[in-house]
Amino acid sequence: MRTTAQFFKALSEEPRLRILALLLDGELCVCDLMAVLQLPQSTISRHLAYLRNTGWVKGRRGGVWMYYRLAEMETPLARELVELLSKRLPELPDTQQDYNTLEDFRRTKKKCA
Amino acid sequence: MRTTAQFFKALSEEPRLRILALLLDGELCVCDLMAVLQLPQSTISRHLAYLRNTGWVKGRRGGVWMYYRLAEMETPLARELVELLSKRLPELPDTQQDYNTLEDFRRTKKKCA
DNA sequence: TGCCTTCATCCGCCTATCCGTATATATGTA
DNA sequence: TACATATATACGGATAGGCGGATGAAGGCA
Repeated sequence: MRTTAQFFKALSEEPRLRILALLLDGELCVCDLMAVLQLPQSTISRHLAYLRNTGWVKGRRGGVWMYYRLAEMETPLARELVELLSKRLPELPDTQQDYNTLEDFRRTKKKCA
Repeated sequence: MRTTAQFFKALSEEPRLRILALLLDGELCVCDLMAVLQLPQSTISRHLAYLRNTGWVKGRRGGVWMYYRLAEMETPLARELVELLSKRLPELPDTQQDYNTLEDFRRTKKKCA
């Protein structure tokens, strides 16, 4: 039960929820997330570490970049929760705005190969 | 989004998650929860206040007692989350133990009319 | 090797929120 | 009214975890 609570705690901070909503759509690197969330790199990395430690995301190194994606969930509760988030988070205005920002960023490709 | 995060934060502490799991089954009063969680009355009341303020539960006064139950959720995400919890929390060993404790307490009816 | 970029971690500061004790409030009863 | 019970809240100490800036480590490239 402590584990379950810990698992939900990952969703209890706005930046982490935004990160997860973005990752629902697919793999992203840290600088993508920086561009969308407009937060310092250390803040993004710290939240990613939290999400990693609670089993929400997995990182993959690709050269200099770290690509993060949702992890494969291990319990029915977790799997169904991800399913629920996939269905409902994209409906939220804040999520949609983040999706748009990401799309813009990718189109203009300022940095971050 | 901040609201959504706040909403999940209610689930991020073990005592609150246990309270919610118990309330999935129906209305309970504070002293029922004290008996099951084995925590001081002020701690239980504080968590109930948190759950009230985040829209998870509603209280009803019945004489000296306050009866708490799950609130009717207002968003699809919240409704489906409750549905998910109803299905999956009772599977957890910790939840089952709390259910048993509650049943024992009710059978022996030490206090708490 | 030396330098640049990306990301992780360390640091100090600060707020939120935990906890339990003690106190206040509300209701019921004599 | 006086008292008992059930619950809520106020208080103070402890701690988790938020933040951003500085630093460290890893990979790519000249």
